[in-house]
Amino acid sequence: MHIVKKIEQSVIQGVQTLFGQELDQVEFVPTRKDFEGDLTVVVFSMLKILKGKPEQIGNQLGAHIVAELSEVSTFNVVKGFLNLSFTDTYFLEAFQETLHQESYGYVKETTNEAVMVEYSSPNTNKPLHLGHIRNNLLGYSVAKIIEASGRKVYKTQIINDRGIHICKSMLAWQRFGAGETPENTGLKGDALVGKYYVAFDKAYKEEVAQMVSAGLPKEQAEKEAPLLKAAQQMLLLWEAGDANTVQLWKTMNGWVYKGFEETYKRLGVSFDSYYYESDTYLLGKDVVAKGLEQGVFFKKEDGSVWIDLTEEGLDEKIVLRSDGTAVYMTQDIGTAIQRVADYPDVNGMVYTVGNEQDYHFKVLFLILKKLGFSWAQQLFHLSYGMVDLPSGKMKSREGTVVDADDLITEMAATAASISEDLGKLSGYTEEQKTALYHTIGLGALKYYILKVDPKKRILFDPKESVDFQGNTGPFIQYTYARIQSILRKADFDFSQTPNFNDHTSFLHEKEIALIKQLLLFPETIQLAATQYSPALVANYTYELVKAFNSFYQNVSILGESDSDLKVFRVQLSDKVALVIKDALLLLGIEVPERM
RNA sequence: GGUCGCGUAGCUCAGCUGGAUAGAGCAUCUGCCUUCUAAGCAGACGGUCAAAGGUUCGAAUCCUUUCGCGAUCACCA
Repeated sequence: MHIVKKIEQSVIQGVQTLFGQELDQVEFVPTRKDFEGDLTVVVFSMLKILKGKPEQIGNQLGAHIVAELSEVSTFNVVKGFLNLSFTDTYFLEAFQETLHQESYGYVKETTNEAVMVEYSSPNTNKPLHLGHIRNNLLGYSVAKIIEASGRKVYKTQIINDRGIHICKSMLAWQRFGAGETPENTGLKGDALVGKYYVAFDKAYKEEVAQMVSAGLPKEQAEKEAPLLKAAQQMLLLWEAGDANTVQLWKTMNGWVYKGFEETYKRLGVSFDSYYYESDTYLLGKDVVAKGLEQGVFFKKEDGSVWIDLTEEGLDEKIVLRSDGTAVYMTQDIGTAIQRVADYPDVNGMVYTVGNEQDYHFKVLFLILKKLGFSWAQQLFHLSYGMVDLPSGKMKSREGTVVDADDLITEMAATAASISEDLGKLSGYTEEQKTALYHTIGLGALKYYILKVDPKKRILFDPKESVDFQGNTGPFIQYTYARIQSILRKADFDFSQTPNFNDHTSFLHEKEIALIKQLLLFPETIQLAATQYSPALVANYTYELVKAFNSFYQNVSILGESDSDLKVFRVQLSDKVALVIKDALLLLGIEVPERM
């Protein structure tokens, strides 16, 4: 039985025998740093049931617990706080037990229920940018965290491969660059298509400017510019299935997908399935029809279909246009249902989408619940804040974006220059160096983005490129690499168990502190899974790494002659390394063996 | 204007279901490399937790109001 559970029972029993009262819950709190103890029982909250001074009650309960449980060595009471100290023997034994667990915070038993995590979901008219990076990193990490909590995960995305924006790129390519391909220009496919999206916008603005100077009102010019008309015409052709248009659309989207795959690969993210809007944009209409019969939706005079959410504090929302075509909401309803049909074990979905769509998902989830789907109870919008630049908002049409590929390259370059200054990589081949720079640079980027609460917006300054000191990815990677170095140099039998006769005289206080950290860590992953929060994993990992570094600096690991102590310290280091590795993998960060 | 989110050190951020005296990193200063990787360690400096009320034995955390920033309120996606 877990020690906390044991103490809880002991407290309840103590209250029973000492005061003759029934206590149904015990409140625990970690012991404050400057006080002696490992776990604190809050006596204040018992005062509702018990009468008396909190100090006195605490003292009586403390004595009861120490007498009953051998794991608890001493206690002290400060005001209404009962601080309990555990014996070193307990910690050492608990640590030895965890040594043989394969993976730390991971839950072994898996349920039959799977979770679908949607992330990335780009448009196909331009390359991925910094905002997508946050999305991808969050989605991928949350998928890993949910997996670690024992559930099966399907990673997926919905690619917005149709619409006026793609037509704009297609049109501009026909007009200004027909014949250009990724092969003959050497450009990545997504970059090439993006180039023409920008070209379209530029030409369109020129047209509008000309029309305005010819005397047209700006608003009218914006609507009637020939280029825009041509793009709209193209969309109509696409929808009608025009062979040439569809062919061009397929070709250009193909270039983009190839480019995206490259970026995903560099980012280290992956997907189990892909959904395309060109397949799903007609979905959901039959569901709306059924919902209409059930009375979930209602029809207005013009034929459009709505849902009334005023009772839920929201307003009315359209689900089908008056001409009978689907809107975004219709499509999302259909796609969700389609996914459960494709993957029947799915019970729950996570949508990684920016917080500008908070309202949309609130409505979507409500609709799905009202339609009566059982899995609609397990929907979560992983909402995240914008990534802003010091210069302001990113706008892809105006070219004020931080391109994902460029950023990854820059991060690796920064890692390279810092590493070269430090001069630690002498025996490395160029290939090994390049791979390592990528690992470190990306580690910095990923950690920097994931350690902040998803809800908050991030101000990203590319000039002051990401730090490598303190609470950063490279610092954590570095600590891991250092431990590997220790393990390479330590030659001893890993299976032996150190035998301490008098533990306390052997152990450094930092070692015990570290063991305590390790024993606390696994629950963090559980917590992170329930809250969909990589930030939680990141910040706890940093605390552990900091604790290890402090220990490492103050304790000689290999120099001591006493073999028990040496074995113990190397085991401790090894365990720390495993936890760091697990945590970094949950964040999608690579773990270098040396650096 | 309605709704939602955010506001913690000069900067970037932690702070788990309310707990004791508010936590890191960067920056600025002090010490540590002939001993396992100094991308490190030890320390100093730095706070009216946006403001005011309220609930409670106890509030950065919960409630109300105000201020500031952002998002959203389309037969767009």
